[in-house]
This record gives sequence, structure tokens and C-alpha cells, in this order.
Amino acid sequence: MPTIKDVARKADVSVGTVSRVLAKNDTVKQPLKLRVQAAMDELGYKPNLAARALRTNSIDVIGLVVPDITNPFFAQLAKDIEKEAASRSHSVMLANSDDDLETEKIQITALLDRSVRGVIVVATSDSNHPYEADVPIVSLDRRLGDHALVSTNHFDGSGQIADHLHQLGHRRIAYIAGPDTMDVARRRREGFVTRIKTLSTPDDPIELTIHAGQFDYDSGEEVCREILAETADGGDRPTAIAAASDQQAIGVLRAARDLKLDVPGDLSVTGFDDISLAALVVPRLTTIRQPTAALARTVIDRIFEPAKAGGDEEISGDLVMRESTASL
Amino acid sequence: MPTIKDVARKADVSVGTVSRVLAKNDTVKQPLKLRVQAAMDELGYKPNLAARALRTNSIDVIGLVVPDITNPFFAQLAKDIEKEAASRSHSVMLANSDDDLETEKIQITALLDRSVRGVIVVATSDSNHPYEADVPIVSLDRRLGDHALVSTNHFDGSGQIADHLHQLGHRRIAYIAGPDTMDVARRRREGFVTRIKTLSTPDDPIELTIHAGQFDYDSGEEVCREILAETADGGDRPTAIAAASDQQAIGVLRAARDLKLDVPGDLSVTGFDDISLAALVVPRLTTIRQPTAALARTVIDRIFEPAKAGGDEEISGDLVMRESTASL
DNA sequence: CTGAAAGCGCTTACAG
DNA sequence: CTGAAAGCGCTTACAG
Repeated sequence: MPTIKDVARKADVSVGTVSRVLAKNDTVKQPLKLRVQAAMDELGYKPNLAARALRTNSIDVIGLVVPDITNPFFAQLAKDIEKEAASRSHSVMLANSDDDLETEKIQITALLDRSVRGVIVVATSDSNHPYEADVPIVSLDRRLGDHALVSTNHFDGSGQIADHLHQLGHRRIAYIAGPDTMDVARRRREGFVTRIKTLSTPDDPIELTIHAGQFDYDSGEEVCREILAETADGGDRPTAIAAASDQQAIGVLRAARDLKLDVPGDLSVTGFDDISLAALVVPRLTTIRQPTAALARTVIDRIFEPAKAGGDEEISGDLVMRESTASL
Repeated sequence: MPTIKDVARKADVSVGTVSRVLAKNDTVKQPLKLRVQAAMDELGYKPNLAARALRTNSIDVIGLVVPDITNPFFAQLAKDIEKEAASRSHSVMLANSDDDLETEKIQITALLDRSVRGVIVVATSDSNHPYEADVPIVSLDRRLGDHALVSTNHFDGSGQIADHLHQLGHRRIAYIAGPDTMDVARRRREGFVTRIKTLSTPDDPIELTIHAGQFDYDSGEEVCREILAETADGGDRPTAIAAASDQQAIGVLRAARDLKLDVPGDLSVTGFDDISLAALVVPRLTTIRQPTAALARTVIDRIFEPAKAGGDEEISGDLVMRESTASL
């Protein structure tokens, strides 16, 4: 591997000059610059990034820690972040925390030790430990300690779902919430409830029931069965079930099928997230698409310009209307 | 940040000695070693990895490039690789090639420029460009150029499926293949066909038809419709359809449902891969689980001990029997 | 505008 | 077994 020294010798200049053209420092005059570039091309010179890192105390790498990369939402986020980082010629170092606080800590520390440019973390559910570092640490989707959070506007997204169901004529609606310990779950529930309250009038009231659940598939199925069992005899079965996550919604779909309820004929169902599975199930799921590309762009901006960073930032998702909802 | 110099001063030894205890070089005598360790603890010393990298010309990082991290199989692979790397205190740098040859090249080169310890690549479909580097490059799942390949034993896996269907009594079987341009697809098809040929006897013959398709969901649905349309009138409809991928198989499930065929009552269906979706569809899919953890371990071994590496290595998957297959 | 030189924080022959 | 010193390949004040 040729070094900067070889290039300098070949171009008959000092290493400082070579370094300056490398840094796109336009203090180097045209003829010299050309000579240096020719020498670099000829030798196939590539800067040694470790040496540069040692000098500048920073490398063109961004750390990303997620609870579990096999979660489709996090995978999509990782992909968008990698693309965004690449467009600024940075690489990304990936780490899984397995949703474990201790592992998360180890991973973040390891990343920091490598003097990355900054680290993005989707925190474990119960994470609240703040980290100190001389590079930006920003939380994504789920807050880490007291670090600024970039996330989807869950409140607004749920509101969009409420609007959608209301427009379709639904007036008896069940909402399956996520775990109350999670901020995301609370925001989604609050957004839904708030919007429904606004839409409900004495003349045209909406009956809303809230049901506690987990974010996963099985929980959706189970809670749906409970809801339908309670209302099996009467005609007071909800005409729509809004789930706090796509996985729950898919569980609902499954329960409905087992109970011979047609979706959306007998029951409208909505999710949240727009995981890839949402478009594959039968019927395809109406849901809120999380703006992963915008989230990625924003969070990377935070890394590069921490100064401009205000506090938290929420980005609205889009309603994706598919086949699991219909008008009454 | 304290440096090795600070530690040396505090412990009243030379920096060389500190470096030696850091390297777990047991030439340092006990009392000195203890003094040094105490000093490190007290100062909260952490080695500067960039400096180390500059000296040793290698960092504790492994590069991984996949076509698309949102593909659930690659995500699982990435997770297992990250875990395996972490157990050897290495981090992993992730890159997506978007299944694009040019992007793949850029990503691999970028990784190499960072003087990683080695790079693992799941090649783009039509990749055949070999790379030169002074660190190991090994291909995983899909071959890159002429680099050694670690992969699932697709031939054997398909054979297991064939055995399974045969044992259940199926004698009229349709196989939906993947694209013939892909090695994986060919291996799977060959494994299936070979095994069926062995099982088929003049007394107890098996009718096997092969149908060309893509690996994706839509292709499975489409090809299944064709198969069933061709045999709609006669009683010569296959009793089992083996798909070359889970996604295809899920497409098959969907087509079967639309055509009012009960799975597995009227038709047994099998996939390959065991993506997480396979256990979520109705009915849950019988398939071959790819041994991702073993693949990860093997491929990381190759990075660390390239000398021991022979040529390619194939690892067998396991048959996962679920609800989409039944005896006739 | 360019060169000479110091120095980033380590590792590792080389002495002793 | 330990220390003194060179050097990895860069960047960046400091002169001129």
C-alpha cells in the first residue's frame, strides 16, 4: 500500500501538500494539485483511515444499536440509516442489545471506544441510563436516558386511524393498546383516545373500549378473542378494532378468521407500523406507515449537526389504506 | 481521556510495560502487573483503538455486506454474526449492496479501506468479481467471485422435504423452482429431483412436475394458480406442492385459499428457509430451517483462521414439521 | 502558497 | 524481565 510519503516523493512535493489536496483544501495551487492527483492515481493511493483517525480522533463511522435487527421495523431503519450514512461517506457499525440493559451498555461503550462519529440508539424498553461522550448520542424510536429522541409522531398517527374509522362510519370501536410501560404505546393510545373524544358528539356518539395488550402477534389474537367473547351474544360487537401495532392486528385477523368473522365485511381492523408483512396478510392491512427514511435522515442530521439539534423531534407517518377496513 | 503514558507515569513504569500488560503478555512480573492494572483502573484507562489500528494495521472489526438487511433471512444472519463476533470482542460493520453489483463493489472496497479484520459477503445474484485483499473475504449463502462459500446444504434440505412428503404418502407432487440463474435455486431443485428419483420405483412410482418461478411471494401464488388450473378438471391434481422458498410457499397458501382448497386436507405445502413469517401464516408452514447460527459460527471461524479453511462448506438444515403437510 | 517538523497513542524489536 | 526509542501514516500549527 502506497502512503502519503510515496505520493509526495512521486509528485516532488511535501507530505503536507499531499495532505492538503486530500483535505480538498483549496490553498494548494492548481499545477501542484494536478501533479499530486496524478501521482495518487498512478500509485493507486488510498489514505490510511486508522492514521487519520488517530490524528483527528474521529472516524467516518456511525454506531447503531437496536434491540433486535430481525425486527422488521428496526431492519428497515437500519437500512435507511446505512444508506443515509453512505451518502455522507460514513459507514455504520451495527450492534444488537437483545433488549437487554447490560448488553446495551456494553455495546454503546464499545462503539464509543472506537471513537465513532456518533451513536444512534433504539433503546431497550426500560432504558434510562444516560451516557456521557464527546460525540453525539441520539435516541431513535425509543428514548435512551435523557438523550434527544427522534421518533414517529405516534399521537398523530393514531389520530389518523381514528379519523379513518370514523369516516367509514364506525361508531363502536375497540382499541387494543400496547404495554403501558412503553412510551410509544402510551402515545399511540392517547392519540387515539383524544381524537375519538373530539369526534364523538352527543348526537353522534362513539363507543370506545380500551383493551390492554402486548405489542406482539399472540397478544393481538388473545385480546381479540376476549373482546369478541364478551360481545358474542349481543349486537354490541365492535365494528372496528384498532390495534396499536401491525403484529397485534395480524393476530386479530387470525382470531377473526377462526371465529368466522369476515374482515372487513363484519369487522374492520387497523394496525400501526406498516411492517412488510402488513401487505402480505389476507386481507392486506390498513395501517400507519412509519416514515423510516425521514427518521433516518433526521437522526443522521443530529449526529452531524448536534448544535442545530433542538430537543425531541416527531415525524408524522402516513395512513396506508388497504383491504382490512371498509365502510359500514 | 488518559493515555498509556498517564498510566505509565502513575504506575512508575515505562509505556512499553503498560503495553505488555495490555497485550496480556505474561512476561511482565506479577508485582509490576498489579501496579499497572491498579493505575489503569484508577484512571479509567481505555486503549485508543485508532492508535492500535495504526500500529498493527488491523482493527477488531468484521465487515458484512448483504443484499438487503430487511430480508428476514439476512437479518437473522446479521444478528447471529454480530453475536458471534461480539463473543470474540469484534464489532461488525454493516453494509447493504441493494443487490447491485456496483454498490457491492463500493461497499466491499470501503470496508477493506478501513482495514477490517475480514469481510463476509452475501453476494448479489450475479456477482462474480473476485476481490484481492490481505484479509480474508468469504462468501456466505451466495458466492462472491471465487471466494470460498459457506452455505446451507440446499441439496440435502430439499431431499429432506422429498422424504417427508413421500413418507406422508404423496405420489403426485409439484415442485416450484427458483430462478435457474441462481445457484441456490438450482441446488434445491436438484436435491429434490434426485431424492424423488431415488424414492420412485416401478411398483410405487412418483409423478413429479417441475415449474419455473421466482423466489418471491407473488411468483408462488401465480405458479400455483397455473398448476391448479391445468389440473382443474381431472383427478390428476398434485396432492403436494413443494416450493423452493417460504415466500413462494406462502403465495401458494394464498392461491389455495382463493381456490377453496384446504391445506393440508386437500393439498400439502412445503417451503424452505423458515423465515419468521413461516410460523405465522395459516396454516403454519412445514419447511427447512436454515442453520443461521452454525453458518455464522463457521463463517467467523473462516475469518479468524483462514489457514484452516478448506474450500466451500455446507451445513445441513433441519426439517420443521408444522401444519401445512399431512398424510394422504 | 508550500515545506519542515511535531505529534496523535500505541506496539515492538533491540538492548541490557 | 523491563526500559528507551523508533515508527505506524497521517494532520496541522508554524515559518517563510
